[in-house]
Amino acid sequence: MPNRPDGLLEALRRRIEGVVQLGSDEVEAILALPIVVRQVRAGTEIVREGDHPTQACLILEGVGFRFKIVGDGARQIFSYHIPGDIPDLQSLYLERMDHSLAALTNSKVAYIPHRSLYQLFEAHPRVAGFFWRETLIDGAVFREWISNIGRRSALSRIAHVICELYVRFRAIGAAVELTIPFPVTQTVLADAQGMSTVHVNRIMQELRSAKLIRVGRKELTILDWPALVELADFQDDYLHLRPAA
Amino acid sequence: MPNRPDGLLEALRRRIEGVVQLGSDEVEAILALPIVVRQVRAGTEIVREGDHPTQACLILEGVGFRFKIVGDGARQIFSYHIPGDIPDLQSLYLERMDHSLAALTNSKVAYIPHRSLYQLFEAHPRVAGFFWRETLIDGAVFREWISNIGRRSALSRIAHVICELYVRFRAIGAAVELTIPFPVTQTVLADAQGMSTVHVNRIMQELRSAKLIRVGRKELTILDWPALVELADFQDDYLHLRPAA
DNA sequence: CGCCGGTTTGAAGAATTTCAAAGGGAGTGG
DNA sequence: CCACTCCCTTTGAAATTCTTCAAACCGGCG
Repeated sequence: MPNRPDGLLEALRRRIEGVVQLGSDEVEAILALPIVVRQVRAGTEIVREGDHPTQACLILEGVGFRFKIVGDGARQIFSYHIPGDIPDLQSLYLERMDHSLAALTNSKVAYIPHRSLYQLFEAHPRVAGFFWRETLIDGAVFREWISNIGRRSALSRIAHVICELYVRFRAIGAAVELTIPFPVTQTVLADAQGMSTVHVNRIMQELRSAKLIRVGRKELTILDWPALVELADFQDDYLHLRPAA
Repeated sequence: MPNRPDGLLEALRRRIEGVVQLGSDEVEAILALPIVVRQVRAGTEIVREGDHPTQACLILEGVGFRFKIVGDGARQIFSYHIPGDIPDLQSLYLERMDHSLAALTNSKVAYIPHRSLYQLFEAHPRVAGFFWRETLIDGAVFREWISNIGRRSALSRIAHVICELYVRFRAIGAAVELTIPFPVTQTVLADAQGMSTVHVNRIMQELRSAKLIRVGRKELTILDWPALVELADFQDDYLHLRPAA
């Protein structure tokens, strides 16, 4: 078991507590997982489409995203990942990566061997339930993104992803009042929302001039949460954040 | 255990064999799950957004789909479900339904109590792995749909969903040569692909006049598979159909 | 100072939606 | 067996949204 400074897995602990009620022995067992920590630089691919990972990747610091390049070279981003997320958990039971994971910012990630996870599940079946649930929430977010891209206006769509990021950052204690980290360029936003960069730019201007948000250097402040939620048609139920019985 | 005619769970057996290698005792344990079979009529909602299901729903016959109604009343369809699918497995660990499940055609579904599944998982941990994997594939399909709606042309998109349906029907033995059941109206297709019915209509005409498909009464024949795949930018890896080690 | 990644702008063009109405086919009731 | 109805498909045309292209701008950093 590697030498580990206190608080390294703080984000994961928070995530666990926000999502499911486990016994403290179970929580401790999770936090005692053997990990290898690595720094990854912004833009680096952490796991690539076609890989057969033997470990899962927990984000400790920074922001990551998952994506795929389609036939004509266009990129589609599926999700953003913040500290406490394990973006490639699906590799536990899907051998081959059907998409890639990359770091959006300089990040710190912890690698957890699949084998350790399997063993943990055997020793603590309810812990398997926690991780399973994490993958199900992942799927729920994908569904919401499908709704977003498929059926909401560009304006709602952008507002929606901002609401989502705010609620998720808040849940891990990374929101300061109504300000969250926002290391997302307009091109990245475009590839996530299925639109062109130019159009994203115009929508962002609209959101700002409507005094709904203020965008700073790598951060974003929500100026009118109720109005933004209304515009976004945002309901946070799909994030399944309440603790489960 | 209810009285059960032979072959009722044939679709599920096929699905199991197509997806993962389990021991025959494990397969038998799955097929011995207590179920209640019900007929549901086309258009009926089987599970509704907001429900807290206590059982999972396995499709025995017919086609189902999952969807959600967004703020302005528009419907977004996330997935189609064919025999052997368990569309609401996520309810095992996500208490509240964040979307709905409905029958597209008259269907026969089997209800499996969550409790029986939990017990099965305890007795046969690898079986839990099978079901977990099913939910992960569900997620993989969502990702592909995000790519589809976000980054592919309307023509590719429609071609893509046809390819997907063909491969999935074939995997459960429900394709006859290159003909598959196709109970999908253009409105349903539109709500799944995030476009208008009118546009779907024009795209379908295009696919037909390019001699890629022929659409019959509730069925569809692929006339030129390689060309359709090419046009769709379709790769079936995201369906994860090969048996896992 | 000059480069660089990211943002912004304008304008033309393409894709897609919307609206409104007609057409078609299969099942149902008379 | 016909007429009718319902649901689905098809059509035309105008309006809108969004993309594309091309270039300017901007702020921080080496």
